[in-house]
Parts: sequence; structure tokens; C-alpha cells
Amino acid sequence: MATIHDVARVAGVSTSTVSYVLSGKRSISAPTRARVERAIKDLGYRPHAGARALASSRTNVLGLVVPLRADVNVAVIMEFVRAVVTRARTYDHDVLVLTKEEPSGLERVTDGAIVDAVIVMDIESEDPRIDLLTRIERPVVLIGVPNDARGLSCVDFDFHRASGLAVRHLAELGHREIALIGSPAAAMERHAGYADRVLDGFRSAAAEHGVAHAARPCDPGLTAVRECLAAVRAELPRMSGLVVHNEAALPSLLAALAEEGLAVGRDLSVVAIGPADAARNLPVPLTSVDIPALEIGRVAVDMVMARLQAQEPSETRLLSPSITDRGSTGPVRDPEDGAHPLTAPSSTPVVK
Amino acid sequence: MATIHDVARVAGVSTSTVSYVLSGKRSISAPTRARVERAIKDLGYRPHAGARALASSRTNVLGLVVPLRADVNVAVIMEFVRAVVTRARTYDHDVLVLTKEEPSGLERVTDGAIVDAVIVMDIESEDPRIDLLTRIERPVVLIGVPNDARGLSCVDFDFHRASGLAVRHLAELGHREIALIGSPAAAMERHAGYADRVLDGFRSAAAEHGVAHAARPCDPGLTAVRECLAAVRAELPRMSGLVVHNEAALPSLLAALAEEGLAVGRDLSVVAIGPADAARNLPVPLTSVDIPALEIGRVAVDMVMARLQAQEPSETRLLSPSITDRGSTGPVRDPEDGAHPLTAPSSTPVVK
DNA sequence: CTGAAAGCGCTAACAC
DNA sequence: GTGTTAGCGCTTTCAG
Repeated sequence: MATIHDVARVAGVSTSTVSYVLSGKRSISAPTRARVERAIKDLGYRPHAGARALASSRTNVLGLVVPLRADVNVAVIMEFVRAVVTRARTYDHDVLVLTKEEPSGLERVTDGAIVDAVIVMDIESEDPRIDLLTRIERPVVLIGVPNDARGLSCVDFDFHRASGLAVRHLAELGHREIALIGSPAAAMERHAGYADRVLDGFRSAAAEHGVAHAARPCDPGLTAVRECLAAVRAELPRMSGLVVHNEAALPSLLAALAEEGLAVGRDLSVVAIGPADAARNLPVPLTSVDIPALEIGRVAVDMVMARLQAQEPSETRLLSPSITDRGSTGPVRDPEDGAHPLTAPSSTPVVK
Repeated sequence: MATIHDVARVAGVSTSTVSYVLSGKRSISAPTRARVERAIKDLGYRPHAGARALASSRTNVLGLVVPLRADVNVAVIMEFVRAVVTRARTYDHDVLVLTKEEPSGLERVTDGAIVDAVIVMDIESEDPRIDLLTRIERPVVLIGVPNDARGLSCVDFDFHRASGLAVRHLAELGHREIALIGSPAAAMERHAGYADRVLDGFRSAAAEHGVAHAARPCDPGLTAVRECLAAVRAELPRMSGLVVHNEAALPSLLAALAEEGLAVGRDLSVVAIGPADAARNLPVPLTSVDIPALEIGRVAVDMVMARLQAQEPSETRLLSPSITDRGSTGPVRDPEDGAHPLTAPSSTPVVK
């Protein structure tokens, strides 16, 4: 590989001139610049990343801590990664992936000057890594908001308002008894972060709109979903609207409802909270509050890069939710209009 | 941050001794080693990655090219990434993610000495990147097998035998008319790689076992699935077994079959080809030929590391398929036993 | 507007 | 078994 010396020789200038042409940190006369650029092109020169990192203490690499064992969310995580990698490239940075599972991966890459800054995904309310993160002397941005951020910057989707929005949507359609089908119990306990906030938002919005409500965690299997529905109905006999924050359980939920002969959008309204394509690629497309993973990843990179270029105060940014109607919700059915869904299957037969 | 000089000073040795303690490339007396290790710990010393890379021309970073826009497969891709990152750590390497979409990401990181070697996912039969890859003067391992590997090493799941195995399973249960529900048409054309091989394996195994067969690409929606089933039945009126190589369409497929009142495993046998948890977390768990993404990723790293440590000849490794019975297949039903599924719904009513 | 040269922190000959 | 030292390729003062 050609070095900066080769370029300098071919262009008939000094190595520092080549360096400055590359960095733009001092003005270069047009003809000189042209000769240097010519030489660079001719030689196919690329600066050696290690040498550059050594001399400048900048690696142009961002560390991204990813929860690779995440039970649910695979799709969302991929979106984040995609967004972060793509956005990082616009700042001429690459992305090094660290697993949440490697105990001291963060210290390793920050102390070893492997990365310039870090983005940490999947932050829990009482995340045990916060302490360590505050000690890192490099820009850090969290995707997720812990209870006490200790001066670290965060970005996240506003899950509280997201479930509130779902509730309002149902309430405005006249639904008076609605339920939240949440993440699997295990995830709910662990990821207290967004699971908690979805639950809070659900409850306060339901109270605000004066609708009766119940919430249940749920596993992805059909049996679990059936049990979950039964439990909900025991509490809310006239339940007519569902908010589902559980990507993996959606197929089983739709199957369970179909079994009962309930037409989604007519007999029962369903709003999902999750990535848009999880809601789209189902037997019945679902109205949903889409998690803007791309946007979150983009913002995370912007924040971390801003802090790499200048000393900025820490901040927390919450992205606003919006709802996309895909037809799985509708006005509550007038009870006079026919038997109650729970009592007897609706008029839409399932067997054709 | 402490440097190797600080360590040397504190331990009362020369920097080279510290370096050799770290690398183990020459023998060090026990007491010296102990003093050095003590100093390293006390100072919290970590070698500077850039300096090390500059001096040794090894970065301890692997490049992984990921298809971030992949239409299907998100789960499989995440598994690969997880496997690669985890395995790379056992060789003290980190992983830098590149997108398949960045035009010359590979040259950039290899020419710039950002990575030591590369693993490239999602290889197509006539992959346009092959040419470029052969030009890289670093170890390269492909996940996927192109028609002409031009001396590059490859790992992949044996998709040909995988669908063959699915067919054999159905044939042995007595099914005489079976169909393949494949990837979306778009993916089938693009990813010619595994999609083609699944199709080939399906056809030759069907011919070998003397069963009538048909194959169709399919999109994930319910409408698309219904049309696909109808098309298949037009060709194979007594179709009783399905091989599905399309993760995203599974929920809709199960919904469509339920609509018709067909009980999976009884009235119709279904074998999926895909990641295990896609087959597990469905309303009806599916018997499937599981794609061993973890194993593939692991092997890819092993292969690339072997080539980093020594000059090895190129090779292609195909991982053997095996089938996991989750109850979605069963003996073909005796036609005398009742009306044919297509003619009239089976005896299992759907509305309860 | 350009050049010379001093490091950046580490590795690996080359000594002994 | 250990120390000395010459780079690795680049950035960035310091000079002009």
C-alpha cells in the first residue's frame, strides 16, 4: 500500500502538505491541491487507520453496544443497527459492535482507544452499567432512558405517550373497556425501561379517558395468548379494544381471535406498538404506533458526534409517537346491534 | 492513559519486556513476569490499539458485511451477527459492521488497514462483489456459496439437502403431492443463492421419491398466501404436504389454513425451512429444518482466523441439515377416511 | 502557502 | 532472559 510519503514524492510536495490537503486544516493553493489529489488517485492511496489514530487520537470508529440475546425485538434491533451504521458513515465513521453480554467490553474499547465514542442500546430503568458509563471519558449516548441518567445523554421513543396515544385512539372510537397485552413476563421484569413506561402511559391515559382497563404480560404461544385473553375478559367482560406491545405474540393473538370468530377491526379493535413492518406483514395488518427505530438511531449518532466535535451539555431527547391506521380499529359495536362478542361469535363466519 | 513506558518504569524493566509479556512471544522469568503483570494491573494499562496496529500491522478487528435492508431473514441475520461477534471475541478480535449497501466499504476498510480480514454475508449465486473480493489481499470468507467462488472460501447451510430432507420426511409419511412455498418473488430473483438451491433440492428429491410437486414464490400477506395456495392446488389437487421456505409468510399461511378449517399436522402437513425460533413462536409450532445460523457464523470466524494465522488453501464448507419434529406433519390421510380437504372442510370445526 | 521534523505508543529485530 | 532502538505512517507544531 502506498503511504503518505509516496503521495508526497509523486506530487512533489511535503508529507505535511498531503496531510493538510486531506484534512483541510489549512489552505492549499489550487495547483498544489490538484497535484496532490492526482497523486492520491493515481496511487490509490488510503491513509493507514492505525497511524492516523496514533497521531491524532481519533479512530473514526463508534462503539455500539447491542443486546444480542434480546428475547423479543430482533427486528427493532436490526433497524437500530442499520440506522446507526448508515448515519455514522455520513460522519466518516465506522461502527464496531459490542455485545451487552461481554462484561467489560466497553472499558476494553474505550481504554484501548479502539473507538472514539459509544452508543449503548437497550438501557433498563436501573441499568447496572450506568455507573461504569459515567466513568468513561468519551462521549456516550444511551438509547433508552434510565431512572437516573447521571448526566449521560439519552434518546428514546416516548413509550409513555405511545401507549397513551393508542388508548386515546380507542377511547375516541367509543371503546369503554380496553386491555394491554404486554411483553413476556420475563422481559417485563428485566427491561423495566420501556415496558414500565408503556404500562404507565396505558394506565394514566385510560384513567384520563375514563375507560376500564386491565394489563397482562404475555408469552408468544397460542396457549399463552388464549389464557391471557381469558384472564383479561374475566376482569373486563365487555372488553372491545386491545393495545398490544408484544411483536412475537401478534400471530398467535390473531389466530386466537380468528378461532373465536372475531373480526379484527369490527368485533374487536387492536392497536399494536412496535416496528411498522411487524404490524404490516401479518395476516391482518394492524393499526399501530410505530417505533421509529431508524430515527432514534439517527439521532443517537447525531448526538454522539456533536459531543465528539465540541463540549455539549448532556440532554435527553424523546421522540414523539404517532399512530398509523391500518384498519384494525373501528367504532365500538353497539351492544344492541347483536350479541356481545364474548357471548356468541360475530356474524362473520370463519369457515368459508 | 498509561503507556507501555509507564508500565516498564513501574516494573523496572524495558518496554520490550512488557511487550513480550503481553504477547508471550519470548520466555520471561517468573519474577519479571509477575512484576510486569502487577504494574499493568496497578496502572490499569491497556495497549493503544492504533499504536499496536501501526507497529504490527494487525488490528484485531474483523469486518462483517451485513445486508441491512434484507427483506426477509432479519432473525437469521441477527443470529449470524451474534455468532460472529461472540466467536471473534474468543480470538481477541472485535467486529466492525459494514453494510452491503455501501459501495466500496470493503476496499475502504481493507486498504485503510481498519480490519484484518472480512466475512461477507448474503452471497448471491452471481454475486457482483466476487471480483472485488478476490482482489483483497486479506483473508475473506463468504457466508453463502456463489456459482464461481474463484478461490474464495465459503461456509453455508446445505440448502439443497435441507429441502431434500423436508421432501423425504413428507414422502415417508406417504404424501404423494407436495408443494414448495418459497421466498417472495423479488427475493427469489435477487438472492438466487439459497433460494435456487432450495428449489433444486426440492425438485430432485421429489422426483427421486416419485411425488408430484409444484413450487411457488409467495409474499407475506394473507391475500398473497391464499392466491399461492390456490395456484398450487390448481396444479396438485390432492396436495397434502407443504415445504415453506418463507419466514415472513408463515403467520399468514397458518391463518389461511385455519380459515379453511384445515388442521395442520392432520389435514395438511407443513415443514418449514428457517430459523428455529421462527418455527417455534407461531400459533402452531412447525416441524422444521432449522437453519443453524449460530454454527455457520462460528465456522465463518474459525475459517477466517485460521487463514489469518497461516496460509491455508481455500475451501467450502456446507453444514448438514437436520429436521426437528414439532408436530406439524403426520401421515397422509386416507382419502376414504373422509372428504378431501379441498372439497370440503375437515372434521375439525374452527369456530368453537 | 509550504516544509522539516518531532513525536504518537507499540513491536520486533538486533544486541548481549 | 533482558535491554536498545529503529521504525510503523500519520498529524501537527514550529519555521520560513
